[in-house]
Amino acid sequence: MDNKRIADTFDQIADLLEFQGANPFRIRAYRNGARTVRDLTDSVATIIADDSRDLTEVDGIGKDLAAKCAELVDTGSLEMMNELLSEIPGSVLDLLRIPGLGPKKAAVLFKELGIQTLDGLEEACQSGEVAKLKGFGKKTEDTLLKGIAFAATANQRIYWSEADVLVGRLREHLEQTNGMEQLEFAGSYRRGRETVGDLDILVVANDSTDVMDCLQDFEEIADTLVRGETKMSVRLESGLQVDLRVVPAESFGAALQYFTGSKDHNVLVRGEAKRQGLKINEYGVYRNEAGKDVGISGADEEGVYRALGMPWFPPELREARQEFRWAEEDALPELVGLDDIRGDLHMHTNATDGRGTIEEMVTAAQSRGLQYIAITDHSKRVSMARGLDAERVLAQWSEIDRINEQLDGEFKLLKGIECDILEEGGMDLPDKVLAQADWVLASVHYGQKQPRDKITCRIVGAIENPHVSAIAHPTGRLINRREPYDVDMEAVLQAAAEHHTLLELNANPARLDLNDVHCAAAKAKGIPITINTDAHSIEGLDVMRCGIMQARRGGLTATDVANTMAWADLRALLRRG
DNA sequence: GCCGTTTTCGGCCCGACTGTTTTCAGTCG
Repeated sequence: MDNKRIADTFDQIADLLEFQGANPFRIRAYRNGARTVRDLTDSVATIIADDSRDLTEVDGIGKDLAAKCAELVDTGSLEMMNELLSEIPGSVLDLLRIPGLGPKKAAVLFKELGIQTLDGLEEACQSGEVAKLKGFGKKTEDTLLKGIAFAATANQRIYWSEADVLVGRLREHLEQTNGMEQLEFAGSYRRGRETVGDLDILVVANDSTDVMDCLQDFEEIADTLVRGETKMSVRLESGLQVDLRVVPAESFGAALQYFTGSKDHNVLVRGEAKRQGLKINEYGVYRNEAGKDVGISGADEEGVYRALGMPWFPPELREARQEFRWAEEDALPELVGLDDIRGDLHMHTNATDGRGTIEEMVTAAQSRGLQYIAITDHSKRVSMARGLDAERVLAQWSEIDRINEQLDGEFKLLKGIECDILEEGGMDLPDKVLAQADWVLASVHYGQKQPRDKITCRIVGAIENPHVSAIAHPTGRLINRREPYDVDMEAVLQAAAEHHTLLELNANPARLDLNDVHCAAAKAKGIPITINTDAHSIEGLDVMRCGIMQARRGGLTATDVANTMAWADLRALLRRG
């Protein structure tokens, strides 16, 4: 039972309790517990097995949740969950995916009409049964019918990189508005989450009507969900929701802080404000003087945090993980930036499944300000990509030697390989070949579904191989498409730390592998991370910024990232092992 | 259900918008 499954279980319990109308703070405790467990760098099972440690020392996990964790680890299930499911069929939770239908109304539908599924609800709406219920009306019925169609189609979060393209288009469109003074995109996009569920736009403008009309004119709008004085929500044809808020200039910073989130971060910020006798909302920070709220901050975000005695937090850190503790200790990390990156150590050419030649990749890398790159085509096991056997890779390396001679010495082209870790363990190329490389990535492409012990053993085996520089995309997940391998990451991290093998943060927006939590765990163990693009074309080099974002979310500084170093220093680091 | 420099009870963030209401509950972020 890994942390993710424990967290998912707590989230489901929260959903079911919400449906039952339980104490909202009890529900929040389960949601907090879920998030805490999901973000934990150590596995719950490990902490439980360690007599010197106690789960209740983790913030947000009390006696009760600790016992439930233990039950889940021991038995694989939870008595409480079974009881809840005997009262409420799990399928009713589908109803909560309908926009505008929350737990209260869903519970009425279940209790009064016995509705358990989206199909059942659709029938009841069409027959007019729903509009007869107290608190429901014709309009609600119409809203539900529209929402059912929406909930039935996959309501997927989009990759951050896709959101980024959309943000560019929306920004360009909205900047045409007359009297637009300030425009910013907040929410999970600003926090650099790997996926984005909706977009939050914040605007200061002379006339909110003009801005809203302008958004209404955006060509990809499918539907306007809400439009009031200061707030508007639309749905794009892609299904993505876009929320717009128009705020006065003196509140812009407070609104930016508020709508950037995360929700959990803000709950803690508000709690702290309250402790200091202050009030904070999206309009500003207020002190109560003689019964009246007096604004003391709001125009800029830094000032809002300063008013509470806090430093400005980089948005990527606002997840209610460790940022407040760091702030207290005056130890907020100075996060790595794109400008810190000097090399890119994972890319493919047209020798295998890439599109560019070696020379084209070199030119593209130079124009992006890089000082070195490694060519890391696939090894022969990846036959679909025409992976290189020993003979071809040695020929490629000779070619690289030749190209290096023509380069001015300012730029270094490295002889690399992305060598497969074979299904039965061991590397796809002999050690005597790997020994001639400057840089060896090891990665799994086949046998991804192997049981935990076996796949962990394969990866740890590669880590122990002295010729292997780093493990590429260590968990193999593809966001929204493929689960990670069932690999024991603690064992991988432990082995990497012991053998001085680096771990990759693959910057491809569909991978972002390692994820933020794993990055933090690697940092805690002193394992250097290498952020690589895995480019299959010259344009592919541009995803580096996605990797940087993920690294920042993991709290990594430039010194935690190996390819911020000059190649000579990085090579020395590799030989340390 | 969690938490505690006001510590074992009593809090726990707060405002906009909508629909079905005649003054507010539900939902959302």
